[in-house]
Parts: sequence; structure tokens; C-alpha cells
Amino acid sequence: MPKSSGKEKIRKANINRILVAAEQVFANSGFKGATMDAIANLAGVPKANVHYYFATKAALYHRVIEDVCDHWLLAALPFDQSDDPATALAGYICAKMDQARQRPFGSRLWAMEIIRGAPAIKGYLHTQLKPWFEARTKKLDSWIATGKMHAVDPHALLYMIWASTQHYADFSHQINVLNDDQDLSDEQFSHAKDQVCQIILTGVGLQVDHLVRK
Amino acid sequence: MPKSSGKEKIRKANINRILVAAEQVFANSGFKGATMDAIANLAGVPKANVHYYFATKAALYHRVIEDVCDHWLLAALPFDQSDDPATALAGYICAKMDQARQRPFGSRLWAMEIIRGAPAIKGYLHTQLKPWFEARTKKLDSWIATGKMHAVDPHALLYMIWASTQHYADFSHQINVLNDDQDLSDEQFSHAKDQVCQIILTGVGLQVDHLVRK
DNA sequence: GTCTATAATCTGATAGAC
DNA sequence: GTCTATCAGATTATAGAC
Repeated sequence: MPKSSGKEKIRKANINRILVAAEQVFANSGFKGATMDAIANLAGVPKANVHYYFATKAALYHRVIEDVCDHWLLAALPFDQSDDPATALAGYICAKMDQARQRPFGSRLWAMEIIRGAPAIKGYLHTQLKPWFEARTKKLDSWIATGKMHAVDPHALLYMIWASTQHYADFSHQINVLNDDQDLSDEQFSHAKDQVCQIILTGVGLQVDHLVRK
Repeated sequence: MPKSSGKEKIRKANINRILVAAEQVFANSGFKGATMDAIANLAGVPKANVHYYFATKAALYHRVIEDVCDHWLLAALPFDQSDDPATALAGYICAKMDQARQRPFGSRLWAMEIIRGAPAIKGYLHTQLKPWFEARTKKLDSWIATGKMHAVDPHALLYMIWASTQHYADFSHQINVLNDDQDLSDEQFSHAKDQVCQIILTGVGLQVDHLVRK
């Protein structure tokens, strides 16, 4: 079988350690603020080794942001798993919320990248995000045309879903302050998920009560 | 009268130019990515003059973020100008949206500061934002208790309003890509405002139709 | 108050021994 | 493949002439 050799394993493990550390450091300090030294320390490898695997800081950043982009689209899958708007939207919102909780650094990195003008992912936005966005927009339009939900602007609705879900990752420090300096517990987060689903689904004229509260 | 002298005027004008430029550069590049040189160039003054008015880069940053904080709370005023939940919430949402459009760099700077863990405004979050947040939470609770709106979690509602409105400033580059690489026109933005109001107010059981669409 | 020239520091990247 | 030592460049901050 084409299993990776021992050396390959070590290589992959090192690369992975570096990528995980880099995602966190970039998210906390921005591209310029992040230092190769800090990334190397967090990854537990000498700085020169980071340069061995990634020639430049920019190359490392691109690789990290690429992984985040791929992950972003994965959360979009639930949208297509049902033709019922309530099920599809609730599934999508929950998936985005879960993603924000499980990979907060990725969400923050995405946010900072967009805020900066998306220099590293402009191509991705055009080739991947835009087609996805327009297809989902059409789907929402068809639901509206058949009277399955209120006549809201699909663009505004999707923006609101993105903003509301990613907020729990991107602004978690602010949320913590307003939660008596404590991280949201699993129960609080689950409750927040319900609330976001309820307000948005109700807001577009859908019933939310019958959906599973997981 | 205690009018400022000519020198004072020049001083104020220079400081203002620097602050405006700094807000933009910090928002676009982050604290570390921003250079005093870039700020000086954008402000149209020599770099040494920036240091004349602001001893250090950190001091300049703190002053900028302080101004943004003050401005942030101003947009919160409409919330208190009515005891009718629909009027108060719609007014608040519109004020936040207008703020996002008129001062996008401030919104982005705020976002980046929170993402980084709010090192420069943690005190402000505790002393200013938290009391404001808790008072508004109580007001929402009382509206819910008297049956004026649905029983949603006030925390989740306020987070959703913040996220949805600030999204139009913070993620405008992404929105542009999805809008055929064009800035939102005034008409499009006004429409977006209506949509955000409609979805959220409907989402919490309020009537939006009678409100002015400005 | 304004500005040029420079000092002091930090950081990305590399050379070269192991 | 790994790591220490170091270089080259950029940037904050300041000294000192005007």
C-alpha cells in the first residue's frame, strides 16, 4: 500500500504543528504583527525549521488562509441537504455556529483578511465564494417565489447569517466581558445557537419550533 | 471669548489630520502593520511631526481607538428615545448602519481590536460597554415581560444587531466582490437597512411596516 | 513648531555545521 | 533534516539644525 514512510510522517506532523500554530498567531496578531519566532515557539520547533517547510512568511500565510477557506465552504453543505427552507437554513446556521466555536482562530483570520481588503483571497472570493453565493441566492429566490418564506432580499439574509454566526468567534473577547469575564459554556452556546436560529427563521416567516434543538 | 489662537488652530488642525489618517491606516494594516511613515504621508505631514504631537505609536493608537469608542456609544442613543420596542430597535439599527457607512474605518478598527483580545480597550469594555449593555438588556426584558415582543434572549438579540450592522463596514470588501465589484450604492445601502430592520423586527415579533423607510 | 539625518531595535531570511 | 549564529532590511524614536 502507498503508506507514507516514517520520514513522510514526521514531515506531515511538523507541517501540521506549524500550520496550527500559525493560524493562531496570525489570528491574534495580524499578518505583520505575527512573527516567525512566535509561530515557531508555539509550534515547538526552531525558527529555521519553519523556514525549511515554508520558504517565506507570506507563503505560510497563504497556506493557512487557504485551509481556512476550504473549511469555510464545508460548513455551507447543510444548506443543500434539504429543499425545505426552515431545515436548510437552520442546518446552515448551526453548522456555521459550530464552526465558529470549533475553529475560532480560522474565523478571526478570515475576518481580518477581509477587513484588510482580502489581498490574499480575492481570487478565491471570485472563483469560489461568488458562484456559491449566487447559487444559494437563486435557491432562496425560488423559495420566496413559491411562497415558502417571506420576500426578503437573499443577499441581506445571507450577510446576516454570516455576521451573526461568525460574531461568536470573532467577537468572543467582547462577549466574554459581557458574560462576567467567562467563556460561554456549552449550554450558553447551545442556547445562543437556538436564539440565532429562532430570530432569523421567524424573521423570514418560517416555523422553527418543530426543528431539533441539538 | 476664549477662542483658540491661530497657533492653537493649527495645532488642532494638524492633530485632526493625523487622527483621521491614523484611523484609516490602523484599520487597513492593523497596529503592527501600520507605520508612522504611512500615517504621516496620508496626513500630509513629515513623520517627525507625528511624533511631535503623539510621543509613541501606541499613544496615537490609543487616542484613535478612544475616539472610535466614544463614537460607538453615540450611535446607541436612539435606543433610548422611545419606549416602543419597534421604534427603538429600528432607530438603533438604522443608526448603527449609518455609522458603519459613514465611518467604516472606525468600525473595522474596533473589530480588529476586539479580535486581538481588546488589549487597548478592555477597561472601556468593562466601564462603559458593560453597564450600557446591562441596562439595555433590562429594558428588553421588560418589553418581553409585558408581552410587547417575543421572548428572545436580549443578549443574543443585541449581538445579532451589532454583528449584522457592523458587517456592512467590516466586510465591505467581501460585499463588493459579491456585488459585481462595485460599492453598494446609496439605494442599495438604504435597501439593506430596510432588510436588516425587517428581518430582525419580524424575528422578535414586531411590526415594521408602519415605520419610516428613510 | 518644523524637518533632516541618524541611532537603536526588531525581524525575516540564510549560511553552514552537525 | 535539524539547528545555531548572523546578516540585511525595515521601522520606531530621537537629536539637533532651522
